[in-house]
Amino acid sequence: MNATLAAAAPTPIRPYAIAAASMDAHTLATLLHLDPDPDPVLHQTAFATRHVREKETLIRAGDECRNLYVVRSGFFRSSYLDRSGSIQGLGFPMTGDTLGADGLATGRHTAEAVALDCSEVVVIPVARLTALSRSHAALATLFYRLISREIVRDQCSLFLLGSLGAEARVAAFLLDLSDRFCALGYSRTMFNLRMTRQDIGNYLGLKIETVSRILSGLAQQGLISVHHRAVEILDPAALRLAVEDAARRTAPRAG
Amino acid sequence: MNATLAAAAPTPIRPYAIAAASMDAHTLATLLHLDPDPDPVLHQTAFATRHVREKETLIRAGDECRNLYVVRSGFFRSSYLDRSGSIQGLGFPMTGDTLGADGLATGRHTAEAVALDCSEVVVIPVARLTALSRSHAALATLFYRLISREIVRDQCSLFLLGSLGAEARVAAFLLDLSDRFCALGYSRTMFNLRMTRQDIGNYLGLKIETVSRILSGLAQQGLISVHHRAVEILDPAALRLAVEDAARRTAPRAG
DNA sequence: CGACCGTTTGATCCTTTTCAATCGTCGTGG
DNA sequence: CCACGACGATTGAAAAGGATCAAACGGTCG
Repeated sequence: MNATLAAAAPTPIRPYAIAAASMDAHTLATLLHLDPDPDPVLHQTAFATRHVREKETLIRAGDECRNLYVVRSGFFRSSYLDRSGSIQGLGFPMTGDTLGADGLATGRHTAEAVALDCSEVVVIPVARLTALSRSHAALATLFYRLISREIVRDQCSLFLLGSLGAEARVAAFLLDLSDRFCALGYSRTMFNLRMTRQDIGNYLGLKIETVSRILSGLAQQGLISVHHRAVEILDPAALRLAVEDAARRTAPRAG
Repeated sequence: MNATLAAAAPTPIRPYAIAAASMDAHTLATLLHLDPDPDPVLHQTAFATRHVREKETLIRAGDECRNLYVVRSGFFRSSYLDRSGSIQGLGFPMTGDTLGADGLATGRHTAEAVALDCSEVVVIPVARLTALSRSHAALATLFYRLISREIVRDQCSLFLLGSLGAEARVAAFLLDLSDRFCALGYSRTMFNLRMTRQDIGNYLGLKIETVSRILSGLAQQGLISVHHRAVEILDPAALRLAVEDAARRTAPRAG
């Protein structure tokens, strides 16, 4: 049990010791999993990086949009804030994900971003966004993809909330985390949740008790194992099946 | 009964008499409600337009992303298609809205767009997107805003689905339509729904019966009047209150 | 050790879905 | 011109799924 916990913690594997004060565009493209253009200018273009402490708010809703950020390391929680003060979780950006792209539309951010873990981000000033787009086509393409990716991510979340039941949402959430951790070189099957049950509930449109119950339920079915924030995925195929079955049963189908 | 309809029907010519075969960037910026940059180059840069017949699919999920589109006139339904065939409504783009921005991320569209009405769109080839960003900063800014707006829109929908009950979702949906019609110069209080109850349900994550029941309920409360697809908003303040009350009661609050 | 915070679990209530039947409208063909 | 059939919309009753209220548990930190 304790050994599990120790092994499951993903972050400590890569300390931020080597964190540079800046990052060139080529490395940035790699970080974003966007095939880096061979254009040598990408190596010459550098962006500053910034550290964000745990629980620190990097982007506040209503703030003027000065920068975009790409997560270099760490873990964030992104939320939409209604004028009435209601909150809706939007996602949990981690290494390679983008923050702040919502602010370009009006010049002010509508979503906030809070670090759930000691993190580091690459800072892309909006002014440089247009300036660099002008000077280097490869960078313009990079930026467009980076922003568009946010749309795809949100649309996928919309599918979760609109078409799936509670159990399927939680299952899909775990599988998504699993994939993303794996893509970063961590274990696909064992990891620690960085967010509270409340955060998960805000994101999935479920109450905290429901999240807890469903996690327990999945564990009882033998699909996962949960102890507090340590999760192990025991039967990924069955989890995937749970999501797809729910989609087939409850979601409206095309045709 | 309707002079507009009567006049449009017998004319086999293009219903939009003034419709040009192309549109300059300055006019496009105005269409998008983005303050047009005074840069004279915007007047010299033109984009082709294209007609889309009713029920025609402009963008198919999986298609290669060659163009972005800005709706010049008409009405669309945009949907996300899961691999398993499940469908999730994403929105109902109309004049001034953008289509296809999801495709920039990977080069393939993940969402489809179907015209619910005879429509016309401005075509922005992806190749020109980067080329023009390179030559004109004003256009780059325009494009970034245009794409970012899609993110804001989706995040707002996420709030609807994740935080509001069925009645509030329908109320918010009606108010949104009302605002958008008003912004286009149509009546804020009386309009025809172009989409079926099924389309509304797909978008709001509700079953068709629920949508119907809630519309009837709102009508019985005297907030709206519904007959088939003709909607009249009788008490916008009460509708708005219904949304905000629901947000306060059911949605998790910040703090 | 004790208090606090996040989590789990149980019982009950409320909302939404499901299943089923009916209605109304529009378009088609007799 | 009317009858018919198809499709979309409405309405009702029963069932399922989450939410709510309430209580207890388990780690963590002072």
